[in-house]
Amino acid sequence: MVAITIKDVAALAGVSVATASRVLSGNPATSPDSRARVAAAVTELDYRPNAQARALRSTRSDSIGLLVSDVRNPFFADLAHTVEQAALAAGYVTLLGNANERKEQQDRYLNTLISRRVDGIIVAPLGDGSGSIRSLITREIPTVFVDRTVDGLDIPSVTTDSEAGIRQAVEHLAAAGHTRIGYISGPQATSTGRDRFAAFTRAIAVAGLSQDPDLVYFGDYQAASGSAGVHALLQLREPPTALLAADSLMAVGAIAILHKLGRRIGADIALIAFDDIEWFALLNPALSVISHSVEEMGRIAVDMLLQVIDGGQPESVVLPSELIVRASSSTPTSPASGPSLRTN
Amino acid sequence: MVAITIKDVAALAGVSVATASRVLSGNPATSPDSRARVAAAVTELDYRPNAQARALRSTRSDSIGLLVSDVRNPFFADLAHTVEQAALAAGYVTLLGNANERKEQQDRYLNTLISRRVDGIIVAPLGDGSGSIRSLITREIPTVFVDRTVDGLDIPSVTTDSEAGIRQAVEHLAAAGHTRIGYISGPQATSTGRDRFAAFTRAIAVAGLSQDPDLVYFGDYQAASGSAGVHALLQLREPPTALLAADSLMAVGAIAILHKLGRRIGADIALIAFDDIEWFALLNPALSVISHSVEEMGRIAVDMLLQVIDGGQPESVVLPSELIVRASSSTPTSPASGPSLRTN
DNA sequence: CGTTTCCATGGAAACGATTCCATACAACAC
DNA sequence: GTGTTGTATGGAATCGTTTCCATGGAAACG
Repeated sequence: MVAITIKDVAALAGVSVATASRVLSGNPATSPDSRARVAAAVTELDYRPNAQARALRSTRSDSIGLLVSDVRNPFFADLAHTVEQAALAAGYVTLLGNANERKEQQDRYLNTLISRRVDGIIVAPLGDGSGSIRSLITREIPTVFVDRTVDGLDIPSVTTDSEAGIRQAVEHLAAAGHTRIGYISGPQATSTGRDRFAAFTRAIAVAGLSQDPDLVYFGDYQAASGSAGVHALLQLREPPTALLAADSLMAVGAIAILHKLGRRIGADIALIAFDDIEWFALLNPALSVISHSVEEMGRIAVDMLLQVIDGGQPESVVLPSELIVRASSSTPTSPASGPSLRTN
Repeated sequence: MVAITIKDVAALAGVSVATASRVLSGNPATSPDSRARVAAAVTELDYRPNAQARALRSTRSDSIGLLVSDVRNPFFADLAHTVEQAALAAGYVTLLGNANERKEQQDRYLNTLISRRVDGIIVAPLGDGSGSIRSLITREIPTVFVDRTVDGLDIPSVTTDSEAGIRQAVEHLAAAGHTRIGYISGPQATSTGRDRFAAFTRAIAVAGLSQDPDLVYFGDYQAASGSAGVHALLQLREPPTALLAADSLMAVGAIAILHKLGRRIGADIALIAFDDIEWFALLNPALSVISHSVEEMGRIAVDMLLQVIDGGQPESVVLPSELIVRASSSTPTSPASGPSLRTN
């Protein structure tokens, strides 16, 4: 691996490294002659500037960190794609980290990102403001929270207003005659887990539905806990007639076990999931969901991060959520219809 | 953003930067006294070594690049997760890039990765050995191909033997009485697109099925092209009675349009997809698939890359594929059964 | 023609770490 | 007491850039 440096380029072009550097960085104080000779030398040698050295000198790394819980979650995969593409368009590369919903992995990754001197960090945070999150603040590292927040920290964020979507979902189920809705909650260590749970609690109170605490199962946003939740809820003396899962993976787990148990979704039991995933509409019956726009979230997050990097102080953004009714939430009285035509 | 350097640590600890550096890198030539004082200074100042500077001096960046076509493809999301976790365990962070199945984006990203001096690159390549792929070779940058290869390049790879799975799928469909199988192919610019197509061609010849060229539609591994493929194939004078999609996303597109057209999968038309995705088993009817292990592929790729970085020359690995029969491939004569119990 | 302005240029100092090399000192053997 | 190890230490060079500063020559001005 022969290293070709700017020295080689300068030598071949017959100019000093200073001039070569100026040409390479587009500094106008260069003669057309030098420009041409340097350009020729660059292609001749297939020279690639060393980004490390450049970063060291200029204290910009042209990279951002993206820390999510798990890219295998379609929601975060979409987010990762959008963020990566938007960042690339702005000249940044993206370092991807999976925290796997574990605080110590999050801290470990944040430390790595700090060490790498990324120019900014987009993170779907976990836990409270302790650990490495605090370092981000004391070091004034440009940071944007996405999807989730951390209480008491003054960091701009892009989140979803779960309240509206969840209220619509509960009202929809209540209107269909359901009185006992089982809720498969996200972890309370995440703001989304807490917010959605709170929204659900308020919604069933307003709708006058059963507030039996046994109807709530606390999962971890992974598929397996969705299955476990269904298992637990169906064993109640008075099992729920409808289910609301706080994210798509737990909904997948729920569907899997319901299939296995022979319970017909949309007929024997209603199911609504938070997060819309393209193929949820392909299920039979098509899954009713609370939808919010991941792409928008990702784009806005990058926008905001760029602003913070530029010294700005963008306002936090809250995106709406809305219920999309498909077949899986059909009423206990009215049987399941065919696949919905609504494909969104 | 006050920058704390090793100088500050050394000053506070009352030692030279050389000694501080030695302590930090675990060099044994240090006294217990210095060790203690440096350690105290590090925590006191919350010092984080600058990875850029370290990389510049040591010519190792402790980072690898992972370039896939699209993380939104569950196959690549799984791969990204596995690779990222395996790399992290080995002390590397992962730079993620999406080439979006476009050569120029692949080249652009490869250039960036070269400039960043990543220690190695794992890539699901696209196209031939032209463009920036060639630079990888001339610069002897440790590289491993994953899922796909590029003809004529001496780069170790981890791929899947599509042949077996596809043969099984075709035989399975032939045994059920299908004679006209529609094939939704991947792009011929990818080795998997070519290999799977070739395997399909051989398999239908061996099985004595129709080799009508109109039964092949060339897609691009994206959902939309799956829909387009189904659309085209169903308009044939003699439409196929079974479909084989060369990846999961095109299968999703196919399912979407089949739903819309009211064709019952597993009854009116059979469908098998290449790539197994967790929730394919949750569809109704559950999707028959040609399965191969992404996790294994990712782990092996990282293993091999670490070997190459260490100067080794690992042998390429070919992983098996196998048909998993569920309900979507039921015969035209025997109607669809319920959801398969096989959940893998 | 002399003086000022402008601009391209090269030398050299940074950036923050690692590491070679020389030194100083203690410990040991003779 | 001298000589030989050995060990902890600090100074300084180095990695590949960018950028400040000084310089030299051409152009423009009186």
